[in-house]
Amino acid sequence: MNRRSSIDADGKDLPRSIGGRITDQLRVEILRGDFAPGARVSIKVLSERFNVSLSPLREALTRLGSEGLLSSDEQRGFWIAPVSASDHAEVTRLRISFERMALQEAILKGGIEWETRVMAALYRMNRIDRSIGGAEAKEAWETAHRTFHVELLAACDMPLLLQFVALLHGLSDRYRRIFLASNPPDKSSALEHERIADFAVSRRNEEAVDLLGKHIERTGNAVRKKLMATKQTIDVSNDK
Amino acid sequence: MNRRSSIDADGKDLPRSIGGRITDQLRVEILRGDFAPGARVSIKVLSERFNVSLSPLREALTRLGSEGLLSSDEQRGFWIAPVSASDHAEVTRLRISFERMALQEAILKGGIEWETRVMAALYRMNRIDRSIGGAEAKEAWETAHRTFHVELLAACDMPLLLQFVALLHGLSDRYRRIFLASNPPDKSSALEHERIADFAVSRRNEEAVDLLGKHIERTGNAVRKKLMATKQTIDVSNDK
DNA sequence: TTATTGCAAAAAATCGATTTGATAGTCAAT
DNA sequence: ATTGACTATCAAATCGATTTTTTGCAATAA
Repeated sequence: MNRRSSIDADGKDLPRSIGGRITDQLRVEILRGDFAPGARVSIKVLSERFNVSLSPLREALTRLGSEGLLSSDEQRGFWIAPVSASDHAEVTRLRISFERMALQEAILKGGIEWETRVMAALYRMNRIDRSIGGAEAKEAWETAHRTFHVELLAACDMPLLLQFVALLHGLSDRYRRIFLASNPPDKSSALEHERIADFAVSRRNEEAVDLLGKHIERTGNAVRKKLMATKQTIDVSNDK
Repeated sequence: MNRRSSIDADGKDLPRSIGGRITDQLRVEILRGDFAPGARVSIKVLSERFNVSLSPLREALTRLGSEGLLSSDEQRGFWIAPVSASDHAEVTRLRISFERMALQEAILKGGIEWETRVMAALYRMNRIDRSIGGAEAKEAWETAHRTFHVELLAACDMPLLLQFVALLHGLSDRYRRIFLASNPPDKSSALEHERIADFAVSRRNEEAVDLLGKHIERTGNAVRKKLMATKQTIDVSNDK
């Protein structure tokens, strides 16, 4: 084991190549809502900003394109993926279907190890109060929240499904962060997380799965309301 | 409309950039089974073979990586995605779930346009006898087969879901072509295609969806049998 | 005015060279 | 013989320059 990668808390290798680092960095920024949907992404501008050459940058953009965070046309470059009510509806619907399937499996296959990690992730997330504190508290909560959802499904032992779930989760998060940014933290959401975790570890499959579905749907509806309201005012620029 | 791209029969733009062309070319070759699962992919060798430089080639490999056709580690390059019984099982299971959902929707939303295209694709596929003729007849059937499955679900109006379905279909096809290459064309499969199409256009939702599921499962089982048998002999090289 | 063509500027895509990192093989020390 | 450090070699990753394509603008014709 003479890999020179830095290792994070979970023991997973962190990307060390420029391409990998930039991919991660840009992903965070897009999900955070730093770029307007539909906005052109200039390769040269970014390469100057990050002080890297075109090749690793193009690779990063290609990857983010595959994740649905960017759109692209050949010879015409990349732009931030547009937002739309129909896209959001599909993301939400697929999340419900996929995550239900994954949770069902995770409950069947998970053991004490899994239970422990779920409860740990739940605790960590609840420990962070994102209503006080600045941007970094917010980021910390986002990370903990993502980790909770990941750990909840991790035991399902279906790597492809988890990959799809992660991708959809990213897309979904972007909508939530864009349109619910101004809203206060959601109390009932916190409660739902607790109950989902409880149902899951006590193997009450149906209740866990149903509540997870409801949880996704409820958040989705809140976003949809805002999205519809916003749509009237600022119609999102959509090149295509 | 001063796009200089060539246009195919369906009016869609074909990729003209080197990166795009190479991506498509390599995808075909991998799905066709030209490379052994687990085989190292040398960037330099490929760049010499295609007479292109590293940049567009790396981009192509990155894309195919996102599609699950290649695996990669940073600083250690790319290799053809390994095959395994568990991976194949997951692909099959997800295909059943996703394609059922898509077909259900397509039947609800599709109109005469859709019906026509489905029946047309069915006809074209049946018109090709892949038991006679050489490799190009085989390729033609593969294309027609893929087109049939695409048209069948196209009306569902869920672009993300269709993207996932296409990805899984690619992975699934690879298994079929690797492990069922020696088998004679499957008679009952042809019959199933007919019946699925009939059920679909006559809006017999449940029957159509169930049969599609069975169709995928049956083909999957045939592959699984071969895969298990082969596993004993040639244990697949798996770097990781 | 509206449409069309030609041209210059800008941006995307690609190239070939260079740098950085991984790996296998050798040799010395235990 | 086995381990560990060192080095030569090979491959991946990155760079900066060059080529190709798109795009915005202006001039001209309908």
